Amino acid sequence: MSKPYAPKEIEPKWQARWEADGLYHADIDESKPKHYALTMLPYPSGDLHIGHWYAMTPSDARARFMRMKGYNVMFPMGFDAFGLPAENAAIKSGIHPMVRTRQNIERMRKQLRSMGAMFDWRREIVSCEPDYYKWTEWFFIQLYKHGLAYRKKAPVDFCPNCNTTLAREQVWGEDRHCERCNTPVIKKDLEQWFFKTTQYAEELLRYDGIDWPERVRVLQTNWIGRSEGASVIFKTESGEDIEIFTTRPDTLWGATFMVMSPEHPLVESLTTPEQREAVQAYQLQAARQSDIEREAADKEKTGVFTGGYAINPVNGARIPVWIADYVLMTYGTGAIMAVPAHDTRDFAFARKYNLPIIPVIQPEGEAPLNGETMTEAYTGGGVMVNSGPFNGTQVNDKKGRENPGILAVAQWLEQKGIGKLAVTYKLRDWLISRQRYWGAPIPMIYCDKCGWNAVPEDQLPVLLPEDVEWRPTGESPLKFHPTWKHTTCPVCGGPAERETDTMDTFMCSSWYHLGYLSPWRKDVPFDEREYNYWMPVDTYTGGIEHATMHLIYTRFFHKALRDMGITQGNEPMLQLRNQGMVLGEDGEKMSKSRGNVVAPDELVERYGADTVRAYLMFFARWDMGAPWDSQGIEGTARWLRRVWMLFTDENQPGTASAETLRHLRRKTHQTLRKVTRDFENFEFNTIVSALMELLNEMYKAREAGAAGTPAWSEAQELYLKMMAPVTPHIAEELWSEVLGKPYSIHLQAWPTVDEEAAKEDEIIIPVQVNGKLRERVTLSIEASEDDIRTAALNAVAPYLEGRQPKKVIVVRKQLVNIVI
RNA sequence: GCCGAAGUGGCGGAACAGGCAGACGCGCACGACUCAAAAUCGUGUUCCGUAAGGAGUGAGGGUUCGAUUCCCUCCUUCGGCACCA
Repeated sequence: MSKPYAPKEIEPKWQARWEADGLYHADIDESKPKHYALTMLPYPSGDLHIGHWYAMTPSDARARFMRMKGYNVMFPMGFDAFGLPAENAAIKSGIHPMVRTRQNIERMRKQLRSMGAMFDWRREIVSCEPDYYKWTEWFFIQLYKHGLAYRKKAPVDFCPNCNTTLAREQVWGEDRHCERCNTPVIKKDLEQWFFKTTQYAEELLRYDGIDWPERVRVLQTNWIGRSEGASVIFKTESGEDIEIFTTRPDTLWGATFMVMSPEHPLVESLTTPEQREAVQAYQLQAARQSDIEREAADKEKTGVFTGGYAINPVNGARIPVWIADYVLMTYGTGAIMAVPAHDTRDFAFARKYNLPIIPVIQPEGEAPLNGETMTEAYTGGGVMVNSGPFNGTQVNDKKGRENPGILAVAQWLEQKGIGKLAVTYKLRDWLISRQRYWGAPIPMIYCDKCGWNAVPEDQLPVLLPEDVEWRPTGESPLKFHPTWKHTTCPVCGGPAERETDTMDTFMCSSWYHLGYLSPWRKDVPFDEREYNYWMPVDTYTGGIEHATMHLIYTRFFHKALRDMGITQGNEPMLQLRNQGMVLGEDGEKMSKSRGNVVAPDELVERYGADTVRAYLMFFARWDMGAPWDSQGIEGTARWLRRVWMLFTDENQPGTASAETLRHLRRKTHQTLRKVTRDFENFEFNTIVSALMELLNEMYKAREAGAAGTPAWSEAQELYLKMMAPVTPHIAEELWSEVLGKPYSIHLQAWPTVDEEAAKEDEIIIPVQVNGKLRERVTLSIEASEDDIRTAALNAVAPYLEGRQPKKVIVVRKQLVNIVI
């Protein structure tokens, strides 16, 4: 009897050995192609979740595979350690977030080590440590110096529970709630710091040279929300400019009124004394309404006439200017021309307030549109009418300059100097100020005389004070600290105050992939040589939930740094792959309150890390995820026990037939071919099932006396190499200890497929009659198409009942279909 | 409303290029070993039917000798956006 499989003994043993030997250290080696494998770093909540395992262990397996393929692989790990939960916990417990965070990190490091992943811990970064956030501040200053960071007063989303502002991306759902705590957000007018993400909107829409999932690209594209049209200058009667944006300049002649957002700065001067009261009442009402109420799409349109008029620049028409809350100050210019005949919203508004409707696009082959009798706006293409010089111009359904009508009008507007082709984006600048303590300080100083100035770089980092008092309201202790904010102006030396807001934690994660390059360098954000060797990231893995947050920010950041000469290339991450989510056994999202959380530590304790790793790769398509199945893991546990037994049993050398051995070699190399391809494609579930199949074949081959033969040894060796990335510990134990091969299996090269061995020498051809499977014929691989045809016809003769086949289709060496 | 993804046995899933649907595993059933259980091993397991046979990849239609795969219409579920001018 061999000794039983004991993962609890072998796993810690090998982990310690690998660590001691620095087996996974990634150092520059010009003789090898590099591979930078990166997986999203965790927030140190204190416990590693099964979701972390699901994200990280297949990524680790892939990184290990690449290493065996001959790449010099870097696979680093760190902690995204700033953020609200730690601060909120501090308010409750009184324990400083740094203390708690460091404890949590220590615990999570242990848990991460239990995965047996090939992390190079020398490269670890912790975003809340001054060594790291010094550079987060430094990057802020670079953005500021290049005009990409600016401060402005704006209505911003504020979470009353977290007591801080949020970026637009952090506000979710129809009720516009806080991404973290689900509290509905409110609007506040605050002076805040922003990054000019909009300056990169156009470039962010291009995904040239990167292999990212279509899904992420679509999400980002929709989020950026590009629309092409024209900007046109209308004039008020007193001669002031009202700039509008429209996607339909071809309908300019049908503009019968204008609508401004209630907050539009020109409302004041346009409003006539008679209308002032009504306008102010409406403005007040709009201001009081929450965004939720205001932005409910199905709400009936309301508005108020300002009493003022504007002149339509294309035909001189005098048209009334209204205000209405369906026009948003935050999109376009905050003012629109209203063309009720061809826009659904304008139509509803015009009907309600009895405003004229003038059709200017006539659908071809239909009765002329009549503004008085139309029941809905006509939004399709046709021929321009009532449009002065453009009468007869074709308009189609295309958008922007692809539409001949739009293009012609836009060019004409430009010639006349009253408008031009223009593009507007939904993307807004990134609001990075947070009114909280636990984040990287914004390194800015305000002086009454000199205004805002950056902290001199030689004074970085601006450290968070440690002696702080927690307020139950969540208000930032930085604001109330007796001395911290008082400093001197870097320009005039007079008394000045620090910015007390801290940065959004997405700022920390926008450059962490650079942090890993050389955390030991204290004098530069990253070592240039390391950068030149390792960057860009070759494979990035993580959850889809970051599609419009982290993944946009980090792309923006890289492009901005590129333009400052700090980084090179256009994109930070070449290949992106998203894992799905492991749900609770009840099919719901895992949560403590539901009590459906699966604890990886317990699973490791019970089954060992290799089983957990293998199961996570096997139980679902990685990109889809699935509900957890606590019984299912028994299958992978059984697999590893069977592997263990097969390798540790005393096998009597047998006398297998040549046929048995050929079959074993064939299956071995076919499996290698499949496993190699599946690793390349991130298809982890079929890697494990292919290995299970091969194991079943090996058991059969042993039964038939294959043990002790060269084919058997080859199968064993390849089997362990194929397992090694998936289940690194058992593979090492069987390789180094049981088979006695040279340590370490993780330094072995990935084997190559022996195509000759993988070849089939017999083929089984299914024979269909009228598409229905009737027989199978077995032929030599050498059989010609004629041989196959003849054999097939003979085999199904009874089904033909003497009739002549109409057609016989022979598909390569795969199938025959006989049509009668 | 708009954009996107996904619908295959009791369950997770497989099917490289339009060519044997259900690999692999879970579960279940029966059997072997055992005083018994666990572990292990063996056999079976899409549905209807005793069987021959038939049906079958969300529904309906189309292309094709042949469709889980391609095209059209629709349904359901999930995700994102949402008065975006």
